[in-house]
Amino acid sequence: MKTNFIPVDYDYFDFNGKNYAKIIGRDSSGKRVCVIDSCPVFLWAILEQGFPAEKIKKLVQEIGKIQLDLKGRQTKVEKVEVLDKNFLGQKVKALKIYATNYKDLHDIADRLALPGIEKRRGYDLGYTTHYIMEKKMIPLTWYEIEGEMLHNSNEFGGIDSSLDVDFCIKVKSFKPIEGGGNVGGNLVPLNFKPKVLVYDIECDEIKLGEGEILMISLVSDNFKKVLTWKKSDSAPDFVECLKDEAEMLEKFIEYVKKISPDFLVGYYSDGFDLPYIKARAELHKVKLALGLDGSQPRLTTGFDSSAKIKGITHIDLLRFIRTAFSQYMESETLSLDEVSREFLGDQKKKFEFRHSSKIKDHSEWNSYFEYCLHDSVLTLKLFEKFWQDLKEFSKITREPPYTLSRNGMSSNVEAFIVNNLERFNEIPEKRATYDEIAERRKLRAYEGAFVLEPVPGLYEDIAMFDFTSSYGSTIVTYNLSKSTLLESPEKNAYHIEVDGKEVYFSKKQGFFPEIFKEMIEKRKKYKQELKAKPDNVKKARSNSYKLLANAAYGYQGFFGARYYCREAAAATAAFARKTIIEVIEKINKSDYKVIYSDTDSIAFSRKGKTELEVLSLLKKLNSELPGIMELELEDFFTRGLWVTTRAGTIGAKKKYAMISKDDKIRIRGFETVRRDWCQLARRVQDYVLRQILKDGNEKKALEYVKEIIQKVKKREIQKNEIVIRTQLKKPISEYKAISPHVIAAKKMEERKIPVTMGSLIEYYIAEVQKGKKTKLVREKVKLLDEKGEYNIEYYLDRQIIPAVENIFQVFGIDIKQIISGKKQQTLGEF
DNA sequence: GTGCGTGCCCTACC
DNA sequence: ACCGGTAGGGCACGCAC
Repeated sequence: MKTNFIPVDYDYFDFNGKNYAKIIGRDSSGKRVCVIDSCPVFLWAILEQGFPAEKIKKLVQEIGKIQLDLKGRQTKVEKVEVLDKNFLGQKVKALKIYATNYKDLHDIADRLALPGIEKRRGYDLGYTTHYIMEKKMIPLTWYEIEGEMLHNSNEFGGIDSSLDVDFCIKVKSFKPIEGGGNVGGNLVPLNFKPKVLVYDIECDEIKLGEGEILMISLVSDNFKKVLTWKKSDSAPDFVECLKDEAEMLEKFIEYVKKISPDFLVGYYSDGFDLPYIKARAELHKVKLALGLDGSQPRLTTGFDSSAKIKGITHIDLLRFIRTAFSQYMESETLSLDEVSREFLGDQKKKFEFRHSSKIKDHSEWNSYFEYCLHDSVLTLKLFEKFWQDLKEFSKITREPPYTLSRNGMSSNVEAFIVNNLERFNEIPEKRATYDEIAERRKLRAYEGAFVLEPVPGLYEDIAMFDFTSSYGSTIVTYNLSKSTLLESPEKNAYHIEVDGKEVYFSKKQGFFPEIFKEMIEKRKKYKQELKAKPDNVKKARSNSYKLLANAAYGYQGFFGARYYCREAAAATAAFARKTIIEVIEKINKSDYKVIYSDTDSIAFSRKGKTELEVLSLLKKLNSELPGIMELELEDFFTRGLWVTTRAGTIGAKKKYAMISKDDKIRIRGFETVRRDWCQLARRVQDYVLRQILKDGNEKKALEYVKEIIQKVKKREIQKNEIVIRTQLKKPISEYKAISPHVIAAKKMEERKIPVTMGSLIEYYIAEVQKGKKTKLVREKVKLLDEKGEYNIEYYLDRQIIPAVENIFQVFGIDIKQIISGKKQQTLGEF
């Protein structure tokens, strides 16, 4: 039989000692399909150079005899081939050693410590990755599958009857049909609209499993439910009331089974909702049979706990947003509330939490139900917002959505590389061992980006250039990678000084730079197409390539990477520094004045020059840049402000504010954008910066600051404006320095408010009793609900004045003197 | 006792 | 441990005077 099929969730199983891929997806009519396939299982043994042919023959025979009987499994070497391959760009002879079971490859590799074998590779990819590499069944891509339907057959131990799918098919062959699929004899474009079910729980205790789950909300297309066992007489229709917590859990399982989603989605559900549900289910002896095969979710614990459900892709949306989007977001935390505000213009429902034993009132319960339901509604909307990105990213890297959505960027880069190796006939490099990682981490940091020290001042008519994919283009231009690094100097090679030593890279294109060259080209192509005719798919594609290209540099410097190469990472930074410094000099020589530069951007004064002249300068600079290096115009700005550091006279780096010619304000590094300053100081500074950029002088801004200071002195400031928020980056006990936020965290712990690594600690600085000696800020720390009055001196001297004083200093105004009422030196006013 | 350099810590920039 | 280095700046600590 034939069917259309789109793979979503990848798994595998053993049958009679062999591995089989078990892939769950849909056909074009929306039926749930399980596809069973297999692929050859093998690892590589790279031979020593010049290992004689007759010895190879003997080695092959010897290896062919390897048999293992481990873990109740019999595995043997099935076949050995001698092949010409590449490893790190070098031509090698390698043995392709086929074995019975993927799980035994490690043990077989251990038996290959034989003369003539230099390296063993390809046994540490995991079966799913191995399968996708071999058979190229790319996630979320349409295929036409030909195979044998399993009808209550005994094949594979009766797998088809144990799986809750519409049908199960054993693959003979398949081919991609991205252009469209055969439906009733016609070629039609195939769409995949995944079935998504979102869930969210509410409980009294935050600690996993320690309280009762009061309710579970479930939201899907045209489906909204809150399951609870708390009685509420006038509950809205969406509330379904069960007898007790156990029955509620049973009902939850029932609905998941009934709806049978492709994606079961939560927000922080890896770390909270699913582990909590599992703990409560265990307590009540409810079998949490959510998997399509009736299995329970598999939880991995630890720092990055994750929760896998067989056949249903469980997505913790928080994790995908964190890796793929957080660096481009405005939100200061990744809370559902804040992220929803940024992407949906919606927010969580207001609800004042109390312990459920104190909630008697029906309307309060109903608000609670509404609150819980809305969390799932928001999460569903967010999933829909990010679905195209998840899909395109998954297709491009060939990493299944379950893994992709949890990976850090380096893992996704690595998946992309590994899945592209075959085109280069490359044997995959192994994962670093624990010891290797430890060694790499000990190495001291290499020199990074160039940052130009600005001269403080208010500038007018500014242009800004930046390099497109600066580091990515540098890697490509100078062929920087592990496989192109030369052990000894060569004449015709790229070279640059790193740590006082010259490093050399071959000019013969390596696979790593080649892969990134294609990536940058595709990114460019999709960006142009997107600009010409925008749609979500192009946007997602363009964004995926952008993320990957930007991560290439970090990847090579990341100690856990298969293709880690400190020299390449250091050389990338060095070449990028050299390039930008040369461009800065050229701009200065062309009768412009460079004001500031950081890594890949250059801001300069274009006073007396037209925009057209600037563009022709850009063209000239580009014509002189090496390789694929390219500068583009970021924007024209009417004004820009640079200040000194707090310490005094030198210009502060990474701190500036500009207003573009179409009045868009860009503020970088200032306290305004730092979440560890109180709202009041941030708001005042933001106003001051904006006013100065708009007016070109400080007069209105100064008046405003004076007003605010009066308000502070009169205690007219609201409490929410003086809260200081700082994240706890490690367990409280590990802090050597006891700073204010650590004190606040300790106070919270005393009150049994859960504080863990990553918690955002909120506190304010209060007045202390008269006569009490207090030097340290931490002695004045109070939690928000602690009674007390804010410390006027602290908020003036340590928050507001520091936030604005070096801005006014640019105009020759000493704000401290003005405030204290002493002699005024307002040079700027004359 | 005060002042200042230093290290820890957090969060920004790119 | 889950991409890199560069940088500003608050706070506590400890030494010098």
